[in-house]
Amino acid sequence: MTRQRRVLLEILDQSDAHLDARTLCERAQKKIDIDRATVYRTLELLKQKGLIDELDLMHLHGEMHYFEARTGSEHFHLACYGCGKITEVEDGMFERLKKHVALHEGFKVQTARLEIGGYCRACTAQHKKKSRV
Amino acid sequence: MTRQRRVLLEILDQSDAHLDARTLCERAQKKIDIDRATVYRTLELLKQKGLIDELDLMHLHGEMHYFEARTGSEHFHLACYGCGKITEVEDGMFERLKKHVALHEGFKVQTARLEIGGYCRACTAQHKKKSRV
DNA sequence: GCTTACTTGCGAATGAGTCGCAACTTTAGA
DNA sequence: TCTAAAGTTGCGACTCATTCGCAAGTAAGC
Ligand SMILES: [Mn+2]
Ligand SMILES: [Mn+2]
Ligand SMILES: [Zn+2]
Ligand SMILES: [Zn+2]
Repeated sequence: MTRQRRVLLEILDQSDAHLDARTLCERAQKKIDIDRATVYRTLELLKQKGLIDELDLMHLHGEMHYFEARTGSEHFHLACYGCGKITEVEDGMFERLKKHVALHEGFKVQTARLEIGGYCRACTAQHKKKSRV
Repeated sequence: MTRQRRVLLEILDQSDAHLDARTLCERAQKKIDIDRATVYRTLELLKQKGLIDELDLMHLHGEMHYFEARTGSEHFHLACYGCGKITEVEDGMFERLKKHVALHEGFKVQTARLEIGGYCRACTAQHKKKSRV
């Protein structure tokens, strides 16, 4: 556990948002000297160790992926095409589905990613209002 | 509906595998003159229309995404880190979860992607055998 | 035939992520 | 404490999927 790795994990642990590699790198560089390549290498490492999760989030803001520290509680993500908001949802049904798959398909689950793209409540309401004009 | 678009949709409809943009382009070029850029533009269009789905598949074989025609039956994907195999799973629980989220969160679902990475039955068995040595 | 909107191919550009390598750091043993 | 091997880092060059600008091509309406 080097200084670089500790700082990166710290930032991920403390951030409640979903950070892409570049943003993570920028934040880390405010604290220590660290290179882009090291960030990518470390992210790969932390992922392997099961300490963080990589998210696609429907590539809502470009080509990059996002990262978040793995906490005890499992959740999945809703991405709004309208306002770009990401909502985290914790639902027992997701857990059950994962266990079901593991059992039924004989699949050893390492990571499970449920990502839903669409329109949040606010954006749907706004859209309805507009189309009524 | 131009010739280019028809051919691309045809290939996607007929293929049972998950095609990345480059492969799709190569296959289309065997039938007609078509450019990379047109493929990307058309994929975006077909996605918007809800005719195809874009998959991440844990970026198992590189940086690209994969595409598949949307059929009646909803399914999700298991990606094996060992052998690279992609398994499609159809499970009522997935449908129910989607409906539940739509209702409970007031979210208008456009696309839902459940992707699970881990080890398939065969790879898990092989791994156990190896570690017994 | 002329106007307009849409679509395409081409080549150049973008930008996230990777690689090779030499320098640096840590570890573990003599 | 010294030393050599193993692991990690920064740097710069590179890759390669995807996007963009633009001029030419196509389809449709009048
Ligand atoms: Mn992705
Ligand atoms: Mn599929
Ligand atoms: Zn929204
Ligand atoms: Zn496998």
